[in-house]
Amino acid sequence: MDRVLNERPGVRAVTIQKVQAAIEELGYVRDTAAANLARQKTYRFVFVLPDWKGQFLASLEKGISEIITNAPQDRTEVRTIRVPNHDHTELAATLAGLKPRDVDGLAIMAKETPLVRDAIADLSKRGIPVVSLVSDQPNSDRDHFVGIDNVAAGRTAGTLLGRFTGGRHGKVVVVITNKQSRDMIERRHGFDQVVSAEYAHLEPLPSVEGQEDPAHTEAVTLRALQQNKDVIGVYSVGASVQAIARAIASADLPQRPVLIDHELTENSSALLRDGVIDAIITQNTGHLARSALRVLRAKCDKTPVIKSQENIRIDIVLRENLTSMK
Amino acid sequence: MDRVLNERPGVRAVTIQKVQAAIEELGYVRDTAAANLARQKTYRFVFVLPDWKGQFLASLEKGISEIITNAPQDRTEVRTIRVPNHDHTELAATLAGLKPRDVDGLAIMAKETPLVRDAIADLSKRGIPVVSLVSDQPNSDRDHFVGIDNVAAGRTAGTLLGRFTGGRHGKVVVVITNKQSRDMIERRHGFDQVVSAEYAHLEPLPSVEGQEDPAHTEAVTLRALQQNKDVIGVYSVGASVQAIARAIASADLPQRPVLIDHELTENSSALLRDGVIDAIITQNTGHLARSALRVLRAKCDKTPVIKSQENIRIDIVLRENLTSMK
DNA sequence: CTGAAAGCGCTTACAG
DNA sequence: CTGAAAGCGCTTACAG
Repeated sequence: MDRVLNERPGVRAVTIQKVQAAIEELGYVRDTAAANLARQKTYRFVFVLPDWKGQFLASLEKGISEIITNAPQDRTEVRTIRVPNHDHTELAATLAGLKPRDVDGLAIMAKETPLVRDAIADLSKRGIPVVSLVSDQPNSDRDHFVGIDNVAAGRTAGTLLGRFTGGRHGKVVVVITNKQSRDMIERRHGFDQVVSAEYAHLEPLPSVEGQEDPAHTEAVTLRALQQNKDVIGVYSVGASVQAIARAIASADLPQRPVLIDHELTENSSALLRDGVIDAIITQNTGHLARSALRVLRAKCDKTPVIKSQENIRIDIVLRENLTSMK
Repeated sequence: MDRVLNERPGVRAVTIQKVQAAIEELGYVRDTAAANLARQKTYRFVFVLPDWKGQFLASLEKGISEIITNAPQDRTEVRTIRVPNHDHTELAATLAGLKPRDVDGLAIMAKETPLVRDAIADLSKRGIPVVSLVSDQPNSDRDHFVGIDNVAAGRTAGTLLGRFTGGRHGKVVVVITNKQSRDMIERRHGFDQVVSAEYAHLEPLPSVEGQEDPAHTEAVTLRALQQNKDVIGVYSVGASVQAIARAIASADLPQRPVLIDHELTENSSALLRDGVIDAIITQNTGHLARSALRVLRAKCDKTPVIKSQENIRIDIVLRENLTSMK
């Protein structure tokens, strides 16, 4: 029976028929807890993340490790590797070093480049399931994407900025991390869609890049703020919002701009509480981690993933519902 | 060893000491999956909900049953009882009929009345864990509340309405289900707090009651709309938003009022998509159901509840992030 | 009061 | 190719 359930080779068609008929008739549902108990196998997953120091990644990493320590019965081990994000040869080398005998699955968050795409294809060929995390790799052989629809997230930001500026005309400074990250591109795109269609009073400026460097982020933001007299809004797509807040403070604008940010962290929630940030659009890092783990396990077990369960929500946080976000 | 772990009577202090020392030393973590497997016991929980026909309750009920069918290994059975909410003698009778030998735990959503409070005290005395659901019973003996901070939810509504009306002056019609439900009272309170402190351009009117009756809701809303010339916002605290939308449509106002609603349902999401509702503040019914079940199980097992895990978020839904909410 | 056996629903070698 | 035994980490009667 086990051989049929787990689709193992060496079973005659007749037997399969018989067993499956019985399964059907009895309404059998496999008890996965018991299965895991008996099967002594442990899943070994690897998470490859960029090496920036931001709190978002720290929180994601914490989310992963908490799940593991809280459920040791799940028999899954996770290794997190932080790889420089600007140099993809190192990333590619890391991925190439992952052997099927040591690794049962990979979750990766990285810019979308040919080198990474090829490395993922290779992994896939070696039979290792791969999920992209936070920022998708849609043109690769990844098995699944764990993260939000970033176009919709950008549209949400646009709507909030449009409504919070209440019809006043003015420019919007847009600060991104870098121009190759899929999540950044998609958010900016969604933002522009909604602003041009519905909030004609807003004039978004070309994105400035923070490059994961707070000092640099502050400098380019300040410059953008000073070069444009009538800025009424700032959209922080994914850069250090503390740096942006500093730039806004030192720009000494006639009126505080509406500031919309992504990713709820300790820093951003403090700024939200203080009224510097008006709204934060975020995704729950605990959900991201859990979903990645669940999907990876499903791929290993060749079990279907339940789409609705793996849907990550786009959360909107204002000062008023901040504490409910935990 | 089992007798020590489960704090059963009839174990000598010396033995307890020895076993606990060993546990400490080995860093033992109990495998609950294996424990559940061995212990053939099933948990029998009862959910008592109001008998209105709204989609929110339907979704909550569906959430409960889905969890049960999706995880038969968890060995928990749930019976949902819908009880008329206006007559609390029937409710009290239902609760009085719950015997410890048939029921391992109760989740209840009801108005806060002395009759209910006493019935909960009684249950508690009989050793049945009780959690209040959605609307709290803070002055009762309930073991836990599963739901959002409704004051904060009301504050969120107030902020959204304040910002979306963008400084224009006008009145706000507030429609509630009834004046005894704790959740309604708290939301209205939070709403008033924030509006009076931060959005002086808004003038909220006294609440009108919909009484869980769409026709009546439509009538009272329409009357409020017509008696006040300069309504620029409507706050739907918990009544049928379809009825409210109909009232707005037939009131033929010079300008569409900003409409803020609670609870994401099929009806309300359709109205959000169509631009009739501007924002919905909601709580995930799946989370509510899961949390109630987890807490009840924890109470049965005399296991601590992990506070952060049981925190229910106040979700804000705009047209732009609607699809991500599933 | 305590030890040791049987069994929960599964999987994994191991005979046949 | 298939059946039956042993064992995963626990709990529950049942002897002692």
